[in-house]
Amino acid sequence: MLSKKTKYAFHALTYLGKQKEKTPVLISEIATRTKVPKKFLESILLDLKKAGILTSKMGKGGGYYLLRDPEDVKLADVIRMFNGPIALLPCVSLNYYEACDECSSEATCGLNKIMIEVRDETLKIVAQKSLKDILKAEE
Amino acid sequence: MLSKKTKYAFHALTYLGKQKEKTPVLISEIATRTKVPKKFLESILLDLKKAGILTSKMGKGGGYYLLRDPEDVKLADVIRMFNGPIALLPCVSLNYYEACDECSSEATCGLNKIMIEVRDETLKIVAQKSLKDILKAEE
DNA sequence: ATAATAATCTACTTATTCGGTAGAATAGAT
DNA sequence: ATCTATTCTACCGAATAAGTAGATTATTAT
Repeated sequence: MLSKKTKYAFHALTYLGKQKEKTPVLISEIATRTKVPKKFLESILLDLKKAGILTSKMGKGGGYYLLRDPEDVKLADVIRMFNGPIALLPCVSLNYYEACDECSSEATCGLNKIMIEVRDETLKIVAQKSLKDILKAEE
Repeated sequence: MLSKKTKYAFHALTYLGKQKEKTPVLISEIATRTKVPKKFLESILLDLKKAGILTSKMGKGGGYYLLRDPEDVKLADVIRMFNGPIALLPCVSLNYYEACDECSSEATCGLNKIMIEVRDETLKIVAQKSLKDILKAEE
C-alpha cells in the first residue's frame, strides 16, 4: 500500500497541474481544496521542491507551482520518493536492492522469480504514466 | 513492499512443499533451514494453520505439514493474510475497500483509475500463481 | 523603513506497525 | 507418569507514519 504521504503528494500535484495559469498557489489553498492537513502538506511540498518537481515563491503573492512538465513527472518518481521501493521484495528492487538473508541463491529462489514478474508489470504502468495521464483521466 | 512476516511465510511454505513425505516437520527444523527466527515462525505457522493451509500434530513425532494442495495455495492468499491489501490504495482494494477521504468522487479521480490498472496487473500474476509455481521455479 | 504575507525550518507528539521474546498451558507418545 | 512438542497469551523495544506547534526567514506592498 502507498502511504498517506504518497497519496497526498499525488493529490497536491494533481491540484497544481489543473491550474490554468502558472501563478503560485498558497499552501493553505492546496490544503483546503485537497483536504490534506496543512502542516503535513508543507513538508510534502518541500520534498517535491527539493526534487525539482515544484518550486515556490515566498512573501505576498507567493506559493507553490509546477516546475516540471506534467509529462515528466512519472508516477514512479513520486512513489519512490515518498514510498520507497516499487518492488515487493528488496531482493527484486532495482533502486533499493538488498540481498535476501534467507535465500542461499537468488538464481534458485522461486519466489524471487515471480516477484520480478510482478515488479516488471507494475513498472510498465508506473514508470510510463505521468501526472499528465492523471490529469487526462480526470476530464 | 511485503513485510518480513509475509516473506517468511513463503519460505516456510516452500520448505514444507519440498518435503517428499507428508510427515510432520518440526518448527525448529523449518526455522533453522529457512533461517527464520523460531518464535516468530511459530505465530506464522499458527496463522497458516487457522487458514487451513497447514495443519499440525502435537507431541512426539509432531510438527507441521501441508494440508492443502500446493496448487491451491495462491500467492494472493498468503499476501492478503500477512500483508493486507494487494492494491496500492484502499479506494482500489477489492478485499479491503475504503472510500477516499479526499476525493469527492472516485469516478473522476485520475489516480484511482491508474491504480486500478496496477491492481489488475498485479492480481493477474498473484491470484493465479500458487505455491506450486514457486516450487516449480526452484527446480 | 515597516508591516503584512507566506514559505521554511526545527522540534516535538502521538499512534501504529513490525519484528521479536518469554513463559505458561495443553496435548500426545511411550 | 513423564517427556516431547505444539499452542496460547501477553508483552516489549524499535522504527515508522501521521500530524502539530511555533519560531524564522524571505518577499512584496505601502
